[in-house]
Amino acid sequence: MSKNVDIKVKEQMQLIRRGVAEIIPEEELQQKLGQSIKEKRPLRVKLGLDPTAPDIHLGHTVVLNKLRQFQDLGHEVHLIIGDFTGRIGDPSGKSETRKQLSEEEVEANAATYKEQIFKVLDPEKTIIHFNSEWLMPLNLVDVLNLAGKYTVARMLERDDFDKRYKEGLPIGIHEFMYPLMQGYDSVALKADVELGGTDQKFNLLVGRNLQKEYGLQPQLALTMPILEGTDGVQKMSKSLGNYIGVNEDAYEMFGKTMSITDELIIRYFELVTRVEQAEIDKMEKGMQTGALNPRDVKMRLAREIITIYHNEKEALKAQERFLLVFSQRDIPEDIPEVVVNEKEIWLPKFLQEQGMVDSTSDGRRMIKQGAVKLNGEKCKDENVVVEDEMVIQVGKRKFVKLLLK
RNA sequence: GGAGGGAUACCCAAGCGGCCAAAGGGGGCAGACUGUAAAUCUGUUGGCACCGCCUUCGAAGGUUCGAAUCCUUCUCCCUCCA
Repeated sequence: MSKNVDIKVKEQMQLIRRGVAEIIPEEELQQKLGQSIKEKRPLRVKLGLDPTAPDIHLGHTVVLNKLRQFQDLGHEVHLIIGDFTGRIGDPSGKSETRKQLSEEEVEANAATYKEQIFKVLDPEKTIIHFNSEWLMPLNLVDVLNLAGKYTVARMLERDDFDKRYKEGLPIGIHEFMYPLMQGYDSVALKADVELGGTDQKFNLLVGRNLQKEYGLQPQLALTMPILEGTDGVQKMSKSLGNYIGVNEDAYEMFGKTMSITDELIIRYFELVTRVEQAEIDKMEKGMQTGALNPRDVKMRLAREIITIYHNEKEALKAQERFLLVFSQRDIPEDIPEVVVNEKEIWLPKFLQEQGMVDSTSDGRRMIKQGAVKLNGEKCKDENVVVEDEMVIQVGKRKFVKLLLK
């Protein structure tokens, strides 16, 4: 019997370990898993969400995918929408106390979250909470009590605080409250495991410590690497514009995936797809020896991603279009059509009106640089006589077809 | 409460009376190349029917033939002392 349990624990551990940055402490996860199997009690796995940024991109899915794995292994996922903690915002130095979101806004954001998150997670095994539920009722005595469980010295262990403190940069007192409140979430929830990016390590450990303080079984912290964005250097984020959103259309996803640097291919496979590890290893070797073309591997990656958020058919369609436009430099079939009245048009203005360039100045620049093509022929003139069904192209990926009226 | 430093284009950051639509870097865009919207190299990066004009250097005034640069007031940020 117990041998059986051991095997199951080993299997689960192996799956869970994939791609993770750290499990603190790892032995404890084994124990918890064993306990869970024996008692047939699913583990309570927690993830906190910031209610102000409901646009999910692949960076967020790194953690979501891991949660999904837990679900597939029979565990329970508890999402916490930080409608209360969102007022402070995770300390970043610049953050000020934010305005509290209205109930409607929170609801609306939560709805958007659900819609996107359930593309990865299993709704049957997901429980959603709002942390205002237990944080709002706390009075000042409770808060002082909570604050009393931690010391300034321990707070300053956090990289971000430590750095700012040493550099003489300001740290708001309220910023100290953020990790405490997030930790209190774990207390309220009796979480067994909390997930987060590596940047969350400190907060996750605060939760663990607080649980001990409150006489609970401490959660363990599981951190996932932070995914680099399409620029290959900085972390994926909406504000940096280097993201691939889960709601984007298939073609856009394909293109953006193809634009990541080759060095990142394997990492993406591991963190944002469900392709098996053995398969990934094979691809990695293949590219090293030159047996596989990184381009083809990257195309596979793009298809895998699209298949998760759309479907396989869309993935293949996107690939076809990509090959047509970029490899064969051909003009795709389905491009927007525009009706024009005049025979002669002034290109810079026209392109600007079509949103293909930012301004007429930009349009002139594009023409000068040879970025504008008419029916596939480079055009260096600003004034052109147009024909029916003429295709105007700016750069590699913006097309428009003219219909003469 | 006192002393000082700063605010420049998408971001970082030079400039400190004319040669400044403003160096340099990052990012973006484009071209070439290619096995890819990878990498690399090159160009470009306020607007305007544009060899000229208009608007931009925290805000408002002022000095000057001429101001991002000098003066005044204001707003915001930071540092040190108390």
